[in-house]
Amino acid sequence: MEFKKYDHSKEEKIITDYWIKNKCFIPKKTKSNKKFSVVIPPPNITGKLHMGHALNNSLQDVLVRFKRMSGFETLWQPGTDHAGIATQAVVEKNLEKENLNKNQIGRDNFIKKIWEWKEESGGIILDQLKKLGCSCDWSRTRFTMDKDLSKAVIKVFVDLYNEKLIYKDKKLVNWDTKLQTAISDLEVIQKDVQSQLYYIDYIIEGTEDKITIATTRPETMMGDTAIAVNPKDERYKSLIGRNVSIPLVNRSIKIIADHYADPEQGSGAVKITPAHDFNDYDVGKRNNLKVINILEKNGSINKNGIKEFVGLDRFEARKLLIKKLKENGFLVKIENIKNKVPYGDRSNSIIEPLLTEQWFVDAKKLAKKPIKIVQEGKTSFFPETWTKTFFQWMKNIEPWCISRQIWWGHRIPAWYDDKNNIFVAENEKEALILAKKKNKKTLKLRKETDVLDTWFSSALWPFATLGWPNKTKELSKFYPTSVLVTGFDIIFFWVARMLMMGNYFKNKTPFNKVYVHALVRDEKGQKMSKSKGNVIDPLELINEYGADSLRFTLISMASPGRDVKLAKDRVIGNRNFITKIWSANNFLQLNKCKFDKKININSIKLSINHWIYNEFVTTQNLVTKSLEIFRFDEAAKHIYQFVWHYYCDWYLEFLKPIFNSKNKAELNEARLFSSFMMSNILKLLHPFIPFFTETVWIKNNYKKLTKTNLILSEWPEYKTINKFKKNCTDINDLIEFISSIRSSKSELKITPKLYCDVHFLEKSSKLRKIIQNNLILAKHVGRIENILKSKKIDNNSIEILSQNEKISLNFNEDIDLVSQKIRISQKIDNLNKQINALDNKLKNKAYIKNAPKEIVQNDKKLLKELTIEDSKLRSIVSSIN
RNA sequence: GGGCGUGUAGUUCAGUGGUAGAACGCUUCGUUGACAUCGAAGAGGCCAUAAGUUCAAUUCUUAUCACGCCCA
Repeated sequence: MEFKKYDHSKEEKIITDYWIKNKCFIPKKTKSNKKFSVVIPPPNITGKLHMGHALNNSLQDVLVRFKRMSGFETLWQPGTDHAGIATQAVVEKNLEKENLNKNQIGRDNFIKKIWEWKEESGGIILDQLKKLGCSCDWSRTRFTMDKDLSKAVIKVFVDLYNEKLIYKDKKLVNWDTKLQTAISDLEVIQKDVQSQLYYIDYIIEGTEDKITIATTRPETMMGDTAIAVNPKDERYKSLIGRNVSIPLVNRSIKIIADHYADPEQGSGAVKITPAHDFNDYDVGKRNNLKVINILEKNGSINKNGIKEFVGLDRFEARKLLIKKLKENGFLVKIENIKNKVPYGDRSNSIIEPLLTEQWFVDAKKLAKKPIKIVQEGKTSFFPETWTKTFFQWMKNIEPWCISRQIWWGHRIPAWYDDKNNIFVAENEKEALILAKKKNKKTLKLRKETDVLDTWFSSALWPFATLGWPNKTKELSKFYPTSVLVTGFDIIFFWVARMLMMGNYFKNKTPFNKVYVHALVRDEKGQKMSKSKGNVIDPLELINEYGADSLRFTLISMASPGRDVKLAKDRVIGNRNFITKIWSANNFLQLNKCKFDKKININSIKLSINHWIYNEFVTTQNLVTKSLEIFRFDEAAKHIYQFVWHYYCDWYLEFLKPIFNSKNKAELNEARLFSSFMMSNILKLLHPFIPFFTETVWIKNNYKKLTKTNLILSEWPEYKTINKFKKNCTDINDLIEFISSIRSSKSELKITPKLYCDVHFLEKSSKLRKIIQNNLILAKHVGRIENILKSKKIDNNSIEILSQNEKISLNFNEDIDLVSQKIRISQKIDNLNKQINALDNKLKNKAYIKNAPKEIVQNDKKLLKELTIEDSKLRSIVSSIN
């Protein structure tokens, strides 16, 4: 009979459709009434599946499938976020191709275009998640710009405004001159760059003296309103209060004393430009300085700058200014330095601090509850070390700038009257009522044009997706969610903010646990990036090796606190693992193995079945335990080890002689139980490699037998059976015995095929009984011809030790006994090193006194055994001559 | 500068206060009726360095060195 190869690309498609058609991903009530829920970190609608997604979602799916099988009513809530800036950029680019820009078509039309684009391309990543096998309840897919989610956003904004937790303020913000919007602190990346530090002379008025300052951004001189020196700096003490003239600008500014000036830095004197530097802004506030803004929103010099510079881009202006300073003798020197420069994470352009009016969330107040919640352990991080990172940020949190000067997003529900009074309300009608109340008359209102930061809506994700502010069934069932699985890079962006909003609006923490996974890197440990060209596309791997292979690889490499270094070889290795199971299953089919639902484990008789059963239960417990404590890597290793090295390497090998035997009862039991074990292996493996296991489940007719598909079957919770234990140790001894025969053959360069006779040289014999009890297994797998009592030693035989019993193996050909003698002698040497070490240890009185009794006992026992082994090996060596 | 993390086999990584493990790679042998995407047997480690605690340290503590990340 021939069996086809496993064709992942064909089967994965079939199985996905099958699961969705049968509504397997939709939560179902269970007997236990236990609930488990996870919200997906919503991928961006412009996104394509990358390795980070693949890891993140594989881990979630493992948990979800595991819990679903364990009798929990399970919801995995999927969806996407609208990614304000990124999405707008994509659609603007498309417009460019038609030689249009958004201003030409207007806000409403532009938004229409974005929706059109979203309908067409915004779901790609969700389809890719389906390819990965994610068992999200796709019927509940949400989008942050959906009507009901938008309703939640508006309500949250209005409520927070009314509670004075949201306010409008004129402040320095991070301004992206390319995108022409404010961004939050978190969206600014500080990059190390090679820069120049310019030393510039300012002339002290009424004298010939000058004071030298150092700056990396000389063009901001045009907005200088003071020079600061440290009050303790002796060099400058006498100058405090004097006026200096800004070179070329010729504006007069004061030298002030402020501790911000660091005597060690540069010349010790710093120019202060409150409109263009966060630190200077504070200095300005302390010293009542004027704030002169010299930049337009696109980064060019405005009319506050030197006349001939107006309209020049800031970097052009810098070049020109330096040239002029040099020509006029103000430039002292230029130093090459390394410093940090802020870049926008989306635009990759240099961020300018700019004085603008923006909306802010009072994050400091909102952070209080989450800090407490985490301190109390109501939300806990895994690995725990992230708690520190979380606190560090939360306790030093700054106001969160939530307004963005773009079009795509939730428009801020604020209206202005002609005197710029602000009315925040859920809709215009209510804003009008507020306005009327204030102004005692009806007037026209102007709606705020800014939209909200995308993360503002994402912060509501755990409850808004469940229907909030409506009181839905889902909300009461699945909130708080059980666990959030996420990358550490968005702890601040997302986790912290969800904790703020969830605890504020639901008065309950949004998730009990946060599992933080690491980055996926390339095999050399480098971050994957397009510019380096080391990006591995998960979809390519899925096409080539199957989603299951990729999943198993990522999952088994997800050790806590360590990056995943992904190499193709690992994926291939795990593909091989799947093939191995496929082939083992074919072997069962070939031997007509079929299990019966009414199987009575207690009545199983074959020792080999006892052994595999108890080994399985051990593995099952380890896998369950590991998954419960998020040790995905360990779980994967345990099941891999069991399937390959227990079930395939030994169990199936031991079954072969039984399949060929004429003992009907044994044959039937072997067929029944091997298949039963396979069904349980498929269960344990299902969360890791769902497509493959469900395919085999169906092909084996297990669905018919058990009346359930695998995804909804029950997680194995078997108990080890004590009366099986004797046979378990016997089989383990048998394995050891067979292994030592094989080793000996290999050492003697005897072909493994060759059969041998086994002579027992000692009376004992525990081992002998074991072999007698499992005779056909031992004979077949160990390739033993006869088992004899007689003592026969000649040129064809060697003596070996197994279970500390001396045995002679007799072959049909001459044996190189000299090499055998050398080998055993080496063994004796090693043994004696160990014996000596143990002996010394046991002679140490302090050790005997202080060490726990079991440890000492164990050592004594070990010493005894090793001594026996030693003497027997010595006798073997001496007999060789 | 502040904080966090990591140094264990050739590589990627588990692990433990008392015999150091896996996967991949490597070496030798093997196409025996599931599987060469395979099997069998093996080689390979002063567990980064130094000091301390302890009867006992790869494991705990401290310092040093190297690398990585986050925040200023």
